[in-house]
Amino acid sequence: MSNNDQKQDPFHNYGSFYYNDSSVFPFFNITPTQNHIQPAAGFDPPSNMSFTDSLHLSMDYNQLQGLIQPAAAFDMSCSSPQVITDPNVEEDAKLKRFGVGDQNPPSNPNSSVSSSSNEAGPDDDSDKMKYKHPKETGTHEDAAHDKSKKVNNKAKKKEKTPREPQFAFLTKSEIDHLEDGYRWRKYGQKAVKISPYPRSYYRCTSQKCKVKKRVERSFQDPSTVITTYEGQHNHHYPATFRGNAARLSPSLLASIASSTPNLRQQLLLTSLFPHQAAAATTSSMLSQNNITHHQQHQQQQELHFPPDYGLLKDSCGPSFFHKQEP
DNA sequence: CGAATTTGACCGGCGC
DNA sequence: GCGCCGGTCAAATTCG
Repeated sequence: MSNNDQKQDPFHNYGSFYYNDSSVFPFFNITPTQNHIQPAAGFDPPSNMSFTDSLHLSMDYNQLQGLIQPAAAFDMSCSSPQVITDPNVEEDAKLKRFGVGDQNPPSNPNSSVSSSSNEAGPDDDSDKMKYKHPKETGTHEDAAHDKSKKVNNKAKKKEKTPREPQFAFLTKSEIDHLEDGYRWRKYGQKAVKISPYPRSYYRCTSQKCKVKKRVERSFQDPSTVITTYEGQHNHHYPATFRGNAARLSPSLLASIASSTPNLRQQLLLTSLFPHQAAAATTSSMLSQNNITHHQQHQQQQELHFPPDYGLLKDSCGPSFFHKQEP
């Protein structure tokens, strides 16, 4: 690969990753008004099992990541997932397959959830201004001092903390910053060379949580938003997310509880993330239940899909890819 | 008025 | 060493 190629390659910073070119990443757009999903056809809404009892699932982002990753290996895709392991081949392949603006895949093994408390509440804002601390000083001299301090800090930082694992997701959306249940503080925006669309930088606002994400629009497919997560949350979802999860309909929860594990994961994702999850998830679910296309169509009518559902479905949805640590 | 975002400046890495 | 580029900082500005 030539240097020039590498320069143009938005992925060149990263090592190998798994790339599933058609599965849906179902994480985003938690829209309280749209989570009234009916149980999918083919499921017997049954019962008396509570959501939490039956699934043992907390509405935790990290755990959802655990769901998502195996999901890529399931039947969520229209075509077979690709596993690209040779960094050189991979980089070429990435550009050839789709020239998205930039990806920083990442990964995220299960993190240990620090607190057993369920109540993350409206996320602790206690650290809100943690990036402002140098500002405490006011004079120009101090400012100069701060500057040198900054340099020193950077020098310290230079002790190469290995880059956090990253995940990158493609999501069809007109909204750049997709809701994912966490609270983010934007700390920068940059024009990137290969794309006409700016890249935005966010940090998780939760205390001690070092998770970052970058958001940008694909220059090849402007309807696609590329979201790259870096690091692992060390806390639970803020209340907004939990509240949303809690509004799942009882019948749906029952359906989820009664389904097979794979199906359960997909149902859950569909329920929690109706916008993006719906397309591939239900498509996959339905195929598992030998439901015809006609029935699928009917099923779609029953679900409250977003207007662009058809687009999502036709294109097999946004892509999901998972990068492994080098 | 505090919180969140914007935006220009700065920094380090990298290629030449 | 220089210039380019992506990532981050932090003062200024906007928002609720």
